[in-house]
Amino acid sequence: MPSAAMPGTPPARTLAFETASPSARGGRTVPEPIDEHVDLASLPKEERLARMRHSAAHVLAEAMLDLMPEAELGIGPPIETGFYYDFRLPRPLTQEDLVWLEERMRRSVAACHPFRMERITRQEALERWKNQPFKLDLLKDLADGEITQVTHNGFTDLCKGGHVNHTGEIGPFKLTSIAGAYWRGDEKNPMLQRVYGILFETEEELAEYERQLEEARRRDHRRIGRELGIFALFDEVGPGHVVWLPAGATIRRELERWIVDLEVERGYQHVVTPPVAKLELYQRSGHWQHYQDAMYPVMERENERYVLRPMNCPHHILIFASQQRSYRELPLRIAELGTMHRWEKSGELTGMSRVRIMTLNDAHIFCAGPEQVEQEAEGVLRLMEEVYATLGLRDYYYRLSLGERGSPKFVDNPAMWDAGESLLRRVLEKLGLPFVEAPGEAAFYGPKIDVQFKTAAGKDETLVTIQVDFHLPNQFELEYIGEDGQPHRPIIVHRGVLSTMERMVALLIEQYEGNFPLWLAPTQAVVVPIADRHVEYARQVAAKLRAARLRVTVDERNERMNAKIRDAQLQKVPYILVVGDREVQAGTAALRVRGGGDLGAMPVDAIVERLRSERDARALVP
RNA sequence: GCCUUCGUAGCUCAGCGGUAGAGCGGCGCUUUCGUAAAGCGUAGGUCGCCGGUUCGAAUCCGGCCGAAGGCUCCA
Repeated sequence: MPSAAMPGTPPARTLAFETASPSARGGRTVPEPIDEHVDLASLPKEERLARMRHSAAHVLAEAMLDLMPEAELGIGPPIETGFYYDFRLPRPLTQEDLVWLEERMRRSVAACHPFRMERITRQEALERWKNQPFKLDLLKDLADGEITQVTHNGFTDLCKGGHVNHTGEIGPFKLTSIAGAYWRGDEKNPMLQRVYGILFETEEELAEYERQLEEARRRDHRRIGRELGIFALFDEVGPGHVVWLPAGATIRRELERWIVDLEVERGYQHVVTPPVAKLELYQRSGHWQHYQDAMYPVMERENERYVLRPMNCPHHILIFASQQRSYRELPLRIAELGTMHRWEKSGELTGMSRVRIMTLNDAHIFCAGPEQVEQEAEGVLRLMEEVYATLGLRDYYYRLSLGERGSPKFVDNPAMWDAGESLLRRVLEKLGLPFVEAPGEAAFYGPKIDVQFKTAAGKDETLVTIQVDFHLPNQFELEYIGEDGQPHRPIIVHRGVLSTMERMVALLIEQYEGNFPLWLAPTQAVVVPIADRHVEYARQVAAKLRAARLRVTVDERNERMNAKIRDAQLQKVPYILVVGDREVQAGTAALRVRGGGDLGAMPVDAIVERLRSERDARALVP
């Protein structure tokens, strides 16, 4: 963060400055004080919050040294909702420690200790931080002359600045959790203990954020998925191996039928290929060399080695290569609901959204050249926009993931990268889709467009990608015959739209909070007979709905009508049809909408019509 | 995979050295009801698994399995 210090201007006198009294320390050079006074009110809110959060991290470290003087300090930056500080400690932190630390922080905040910043020489810094190995590690990256430290209430931290004037300006906060984190985010480094805190400008905003967290817990697909019978995970089946229950299988089937129809309309050719292949296939594609760690172990029988496929591309490439291709056939769009297996590390699995066996709405488009790639990328983006609009998804954004020239992580072919990146950028701009650029996030073989969305828990996840691939066509020496009668190498566009069925359904559960629109709802209507004598009529009503291919059940349990209605509401069934004496008499049903109320009696045929048109329109309500 | 926490009935959870409990749910009976929970009765648990300490372990210790929150990773 840039310092607010302006050398030469008369400092706006602050408490911090007046109390600053750098000691001469026996004739050695005196650290040079820096006036970092800021007028908080004049700053953009974002920066004001960042300063508060970062300052709170300092106070946390101060408190920690009070609790454990031997604590080794890592870093303590502001983050999206608060701050954290990493420590290496002689023992694991407990919940009680958190309470103590928070109380100790509040005392420091109440005392309005000024923050004082000063510049020190490398020599001074090495001496000052000789017992703090992580600070020494940080010093390695700092040039002499840019080393600064910040002190408040007798606690000094190596720090580049960005504070409030005194601890009293720190907003309301809470310490929330303890977590492990590798030093500098590298798993080869030691694991530190990270204390997280949340901090906002006002008590109201803090309370609002906590309310949002509560809300997120309510939307959690793992909870709703169990309550609505959508999926289950069994220890015996294995972690990350999703079992789709009837309700979930219904949702998935609807999504699959829909997307396959959309794709076929757009010239995709759907195929079905086996989820197992010989190891050699993946050696040739390069996956074995690059992604072995993420693959299930090899199976061996009769001197042949097989793997569960982590990706579908090689299979589709074989289909392309299985006959001589003419430029007239391109772009050739091969699509599949392809099941893939990836050995995600055990700690990375989450419910249905991060799993080990998944089915991707996958396709590989074999293109004749950059112009076709551009056209196809545009077609994919248009399809995405249509699909996400139908599903009511709004909270996503596009990310253009770029390579890094000269980095060993990426294929060395600058011309290819330039071409690929600029064409993807051009397509996004042409369609007027806002996007962010992310250097270094590309696939090793080419740039890509990622569709990013936020989970209920607030984490960013990649839904799908559009990738430009110049690499696999080389590995497999793909060719088509051009207009000139000569062989040419195609370019492959890898793309998904619905993502994996697992991740998409997890996302939709959270998006709808389990209230699936009619066309996706596992049970679309429940008929509730008021008394036993209405059961026969209820069955007739259900039969009429079923004849229109609506998914309907009759609640014949020996329960009161109120209980049946309540249970159907809790199961988030879109429509409830109540039938009693009056309805039997009139040939009607009393219709009740999920989340709404009693719409009154109407002819059964009218209800069938209403539901049918709502379903066929894929309406988002109810 | 790493750090921390957690694992008791189908679900939510209490019990935390003396031999297992509640609510909801299930099942049975009664009730036949007009828009979000009828009443009564009853069954159900090797307290995640394996080992150790102890006269005695759901409870303490160790290992393993699984889950959660982070970190790392995410083709």
